[in-house]
Amino acid sequence: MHLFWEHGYEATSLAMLREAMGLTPPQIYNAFTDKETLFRKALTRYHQTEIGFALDALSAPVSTREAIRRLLMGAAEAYSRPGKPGGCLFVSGALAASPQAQAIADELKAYRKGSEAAIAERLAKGQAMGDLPEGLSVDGFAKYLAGVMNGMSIQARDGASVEELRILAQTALAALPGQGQNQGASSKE
Amino acid sequence: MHLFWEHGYEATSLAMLREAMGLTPPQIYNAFTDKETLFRKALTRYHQTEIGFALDALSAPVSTREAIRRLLMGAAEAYSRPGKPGGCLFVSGALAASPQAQAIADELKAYRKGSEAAIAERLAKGQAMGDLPEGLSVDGFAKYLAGVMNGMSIQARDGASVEELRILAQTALAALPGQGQNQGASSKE
DNA sequence: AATTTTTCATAGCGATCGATACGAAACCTG
DNA sequence: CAGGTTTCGTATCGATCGCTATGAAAAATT
Repeated sequence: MHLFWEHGYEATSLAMLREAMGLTPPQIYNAFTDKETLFRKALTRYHQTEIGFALDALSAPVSTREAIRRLLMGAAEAYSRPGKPGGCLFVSGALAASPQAQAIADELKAYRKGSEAAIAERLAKGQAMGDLPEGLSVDGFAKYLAGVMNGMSIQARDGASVEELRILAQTALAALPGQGQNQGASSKE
Repeated sequence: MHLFWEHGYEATSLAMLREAMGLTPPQIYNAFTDKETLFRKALTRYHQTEIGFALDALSAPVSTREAIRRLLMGAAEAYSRPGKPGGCLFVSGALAASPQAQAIADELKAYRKGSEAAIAERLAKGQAMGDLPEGLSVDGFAKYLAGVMNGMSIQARDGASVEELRILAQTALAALPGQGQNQGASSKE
């Protein structure tokens, strides 16, 4: 999982996986069928072990604003964990791919779209509860938040620290409707 | 350039380049030395022809807020041009790479860092002119804006339309300090 | 026009890709 | 302990990678 996370699907060779797992090629293929299946297993494992913060944040019994804050702050941490590759596997795994790996790229795209849909769902709930203005476009704002998280993933990959990502998240939160004054990116935090 | 933009550096094979350019292998190597040099030529061409909006926006004699607005709106257009691959080559070109292509990944990272630095420079100028509060962290806000643009690049790659990207940009602008009320993501736009 | 020089496309180089055939070692059964 | 079966590591498969040597066609010079 770490190798796919770091180098992406195609750039991770079986030789690297073999060495990392300490397995012989037939053992790998007996256990995982082929490289594509192994990658999909890594995806589900990543989803379960590394980004639980997202589901936690979106399902917590807190205000919509607090839920979004937890979502972005969780991303800041998850994307810059020490000892882990920077960013999000769903972004780094196969943003660009050869025609042969189009299926993998599409699957990762589906994961990203799923995240955005989950955000939109939470926003719609918040709007129904009166946390958000009625005039707000839930889908548009979800696309903004998903975009910010994707951007954080790239910033993390470029070496941004958890503090820098937190400031970025805090800045992004200032775009939330109903904010009287900007709170993010202050040098006094 | 389009091939590298679409598939990334490593996933673009010489066979694809050969067919697209209508050249034989020796012609390619006579003209561009090797694949890496060809990619770097594509990078500089991309920089000159596709993302002039950024330099235009940052150097225009307008308010800081207007400059940032032009920057994000320019990105919305540039990342979703019809007939062009979605997103930004500097992001898609080699976000994840094999160890052999680390030099390419580092070069793209340098381009991204350069963009962020250019934004920070413009923000610092704006702060000196009184456009931005003194307490604002220029670097932190630049990281936010660069992150939003990177996120827009991924959203574009996932099929976001220019309108959706404009709404995203408008939403991101609401995080600008000194904004009384949120203007973005309204369903009435 | 004959000959030399240059240009250039084909064919193939070594290396590596993902994936597997095959022989040896280990293990259970008689 | 012998025989039969399973397990498993090595060695290698065909395909493709980036790249280049070589022979034929074209151009330039006598």
